[in-house]
Amino acid sequence: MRRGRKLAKRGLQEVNQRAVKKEHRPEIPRKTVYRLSIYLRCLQRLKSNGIRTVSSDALSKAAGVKSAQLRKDLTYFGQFGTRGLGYDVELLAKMISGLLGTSSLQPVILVGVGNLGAALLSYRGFEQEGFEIVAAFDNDPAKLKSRNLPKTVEGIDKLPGFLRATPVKMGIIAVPAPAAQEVANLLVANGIAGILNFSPAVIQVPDEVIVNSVNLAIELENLSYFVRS
Amino acid sequence: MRRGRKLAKRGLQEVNQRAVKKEHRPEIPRKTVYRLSIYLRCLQRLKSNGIRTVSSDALSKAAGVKSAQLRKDLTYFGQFGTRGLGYDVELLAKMISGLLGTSSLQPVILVGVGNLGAALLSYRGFEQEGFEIVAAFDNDPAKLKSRNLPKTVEGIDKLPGFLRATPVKMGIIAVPAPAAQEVANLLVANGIAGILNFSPAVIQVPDEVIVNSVNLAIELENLSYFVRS
DNA sequence: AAATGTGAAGTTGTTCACAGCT
DNA sequence: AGCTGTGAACAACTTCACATTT
Repeated sequence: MRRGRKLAKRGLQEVNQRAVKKEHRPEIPRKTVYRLSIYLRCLQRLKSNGIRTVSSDALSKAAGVKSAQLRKDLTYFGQFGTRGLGYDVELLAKMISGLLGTSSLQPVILVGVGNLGAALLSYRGFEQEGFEIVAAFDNDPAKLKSRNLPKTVEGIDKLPGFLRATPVKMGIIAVPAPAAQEVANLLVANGIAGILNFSPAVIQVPDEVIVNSVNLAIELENLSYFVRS
Repeated sequence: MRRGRKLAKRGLQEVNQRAVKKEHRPEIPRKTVYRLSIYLRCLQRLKSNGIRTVSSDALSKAAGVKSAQLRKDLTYFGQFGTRGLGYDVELLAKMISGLLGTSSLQPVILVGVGNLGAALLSYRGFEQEGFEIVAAFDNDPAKLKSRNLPKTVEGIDKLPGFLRATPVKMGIIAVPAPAAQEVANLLVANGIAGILNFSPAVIQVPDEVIVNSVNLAIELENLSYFVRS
């Protein structure tokens, strides 16, 4: 069975799925794409230290992987190294951020402005990494006037109108579990193609939509299991 | 090479490692342990709906996995089902939370009380799921008086003393990248065995310490890659 | 009849080891 | 001499399919 179409929810649940085959894009293991982000961060650090060239061995050590894996990861996308020499730091960084789509600022919307959502709104890290939360929605925008948030928060009913005016592809769900599926449906109905789900719910979406889930409790439970002696 | 000792940083980087072999505990795939958490949540929902018995088929659908996988995951730990009938919801939930160590409230400490750290402190979700942040540390506890946090925040210099008095096994790192490694060293030196790392840095720890990393920017970058058409 | 538990087969992901370039 | 790129070997994980139990 030549999979690739199959795909739906990604994240904790199904970590080993492969990417939906897009027209001209090869089928890349999901983990490879994750590691690309790590390589990019290491490269940025090297660059800011004035280092211009790096071997797969050195870079892989910084990233915490084996050198063969780094090389294999990169060759999914082409050949970027020079034998005997290594990789050009700046060039490789450019190519990775191009692939990841972070060479330009990416707009994202946020739904659910409770503790976690509010923190995400205030989080400076995003813009630094190429993402901007361009709008936030909650079912009770009034109660939010009080907190001093950097962005205004709209009622969830404003979401469809907003997305019609401003096409955005990615959305963050930070609502309580019982509301998560409903919000996901709303996002998908309004053209969102990728969802970052912070709710503890497993959400169902059409195959062509991608969900990454981050569940804090699960991460702690996982630690808890391995920590016990 | 009979691995199992090998292990160190877990999380995005090395998702496919196996558990350190503990005395009487079998070697369980890491992903299985993640799924256990998901099963547990589904079971809790079933239980609160008054359902007493569930088949692997029904439970696996709720969890978003194949039924064979659910059964295989469970049999790493024993036989809990009744052929022809299925699993007892309450019993299975008890056994999983026992395994995960969440049948009793687990203490956790937090280092770094910026935007994200403050949100984690205020996050009610944790206690609900069996974890309690028993202490929070920052290198500038003064500036935090202003925010109304549910817990007091101590200077980072108080950390060793605290851990000597109150042994805690798990710690959350929510400091900026440049400080992450230093904080990790401090935690490890003071007996922390499992670290949940929210900083964007790759941190190095001894083999016997476990690190799970959650990196928001990486999750978004990953979505970004798959969303592009 | 229904549903588990599990060997065996299949699939995906990682590492080795070396040919081949610079 | 050094380091990349990669086929082949290996290891881990998933799924199938069915014997087994209630």
